[in-house]
Amino acid sequence: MPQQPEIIEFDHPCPIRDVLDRIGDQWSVLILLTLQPGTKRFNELMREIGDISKQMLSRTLKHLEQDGFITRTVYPEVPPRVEYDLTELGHSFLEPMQAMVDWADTHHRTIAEARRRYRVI
Amino acid sequence: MPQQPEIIEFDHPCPIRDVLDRIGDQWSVLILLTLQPGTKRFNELMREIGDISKQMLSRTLKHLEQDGFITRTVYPEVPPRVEYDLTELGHSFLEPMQAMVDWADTHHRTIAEARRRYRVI
DNA sequence: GAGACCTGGTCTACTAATTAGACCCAAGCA
DNA sequence: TGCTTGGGTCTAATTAGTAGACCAGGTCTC
Repeated sequence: MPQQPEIIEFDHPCPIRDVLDRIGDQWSVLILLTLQPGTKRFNELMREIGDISKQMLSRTLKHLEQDGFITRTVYPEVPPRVEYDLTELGHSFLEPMQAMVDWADTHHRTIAEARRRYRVI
Repeated sequence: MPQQPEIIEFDHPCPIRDVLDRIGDQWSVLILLTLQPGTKRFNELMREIGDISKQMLSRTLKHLEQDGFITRTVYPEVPPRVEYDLTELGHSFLEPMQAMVDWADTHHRTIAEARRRYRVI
């Protein structure tokens, strides 16, 4: 039995939930951040992210394409070449995301310390 | 066999990954957003979020507490009362997060449309 | 008294999501 | 001939998440 096309319906009444349900998974944001500097191929993404499985990368890329965050371009060569790129929407998403990244950069020390303290108690 | 205290080690070399690994799950951000207006009790959070299981709520709250995003206050009454609150760190996190929420608000229409278009192709 | 009820969880048994790794395709190279 | 290469898909095994039963121990009703 071949795999279904797997189109998932997302229509949470709350728009933040609707977006968060898709983008708020383990990998989406990470992939978008990895694509920020520019075009990447499938295996480049695999290598740079490091601990994602092929299936999840493939599936998440498909979702991101479906939602209009990235484009997927296939070059009919052998071996095949497939390039992923941020769309304008994808880039615009990374603007507020950058604020989060900066926040993480600033506060990860505080968080790490909180974790350590919690362990001690 | 009683449940272990479950202290998870998080020390990804990349600080963004380190923070994202914890905060970037299904529920953390949602819980923090729900706590934004002020103190909430366990069952209030359950009701407001709606589709989270007790176990995940309990576990995620524990993680957020461990990382210093929220405080947990137990009042020794019967029936018990437990209140959750954002810390200063939690509030500071919601500042960049607010930019994301605004972004989602602005763009969810575009995304919904992209999904629909993808289905048609 | 004997129950029933309250909250904030935990425990267990089941189900859904994720992973690792084998496998596929066809051109080019040794 | 047969190995390599890139971008995946498929299957089996592991892991994460869910629903719902259960617990504690004061208070309220019968």
